[in-house]
Amino acid sequence: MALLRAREAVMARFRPLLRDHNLSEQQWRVIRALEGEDDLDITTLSERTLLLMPSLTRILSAMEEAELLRRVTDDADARRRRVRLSRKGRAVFAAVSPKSEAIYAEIETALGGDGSELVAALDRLSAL
Amino acid sequence: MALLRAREAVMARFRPLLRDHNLSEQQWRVIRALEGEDDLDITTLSERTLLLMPSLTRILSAMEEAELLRRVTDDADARRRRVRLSRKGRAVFAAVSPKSEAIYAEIETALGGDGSELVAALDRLSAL
DNA sequence: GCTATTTATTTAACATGTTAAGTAATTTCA
DNA sequence: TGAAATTACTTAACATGTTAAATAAATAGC
Repeated sequence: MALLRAREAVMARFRPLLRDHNLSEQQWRVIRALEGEDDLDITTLSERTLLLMPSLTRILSAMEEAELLRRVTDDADARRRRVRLSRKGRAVFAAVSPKSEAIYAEIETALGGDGSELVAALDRLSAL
Repeated sequence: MALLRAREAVMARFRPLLRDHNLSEQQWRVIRALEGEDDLDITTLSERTLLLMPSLTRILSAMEEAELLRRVTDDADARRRRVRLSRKGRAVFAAVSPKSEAIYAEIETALGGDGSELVAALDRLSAL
């Protein structure tokens, strides 16, 4: 419950920003995972965004519809589909990212400096 | 993301137990919130379980169907509905609770003792 | 080379999350 | 008092979470 409440408290700060850009929480995670990558296959994207594949299938369809990204079949293995951000997707990242970073910075200072220690503790928990 | 991953790691340990008793994560939260209370109105239950009211409406309907609890209209204010565990609901709590406590204890020791410090940090985050 | 198995993704079905609108009971205040 | 506003909960609609099954391509082993 403490984890749920904490996540809710954090996300409450990001929601207005995402809403301004018509992004769901999940779509923003996809964009962040793809930024800086040439492209990614969907399994990798699933791991990095913590989205299950069936959810991801639907979310990617919607994002492709919105022209934030494209899906193409892998040359070497036709089972795999690779996803890459479109120009528009990169533009959205560029618009949202600095504000997102600012919010993280706010939280960090409000926490009294050591958010990184909290993250480390959370990572230890995840690693069990 | 660290919060999501951590919560996922924790819940992964509880899922087999809940599955054995045919409980969803959310149903177990409802049972825990009701245990030890005479009854609760749905708004209070919503706050304590971190479930939004529309979700709660559906979950309570299913739990009422499964005879884990009952909903009755409040005597003093007919807008309010009060929820209380049935005998069966209390029996489920009694069966699951000790195992749940054991899992928490496992996690605590695996964390090297001070899970309480992590919880305190999470609570600070929630309180911002 | 061909069949069986495995792998990557999608589809399906149903529960839950989320926002908005609806309904009914209570409160407010002229 | 009685109409307007508020409160508590439900319904509706659609996105996402979750498990299982389906599909299609690749690989393994004979």
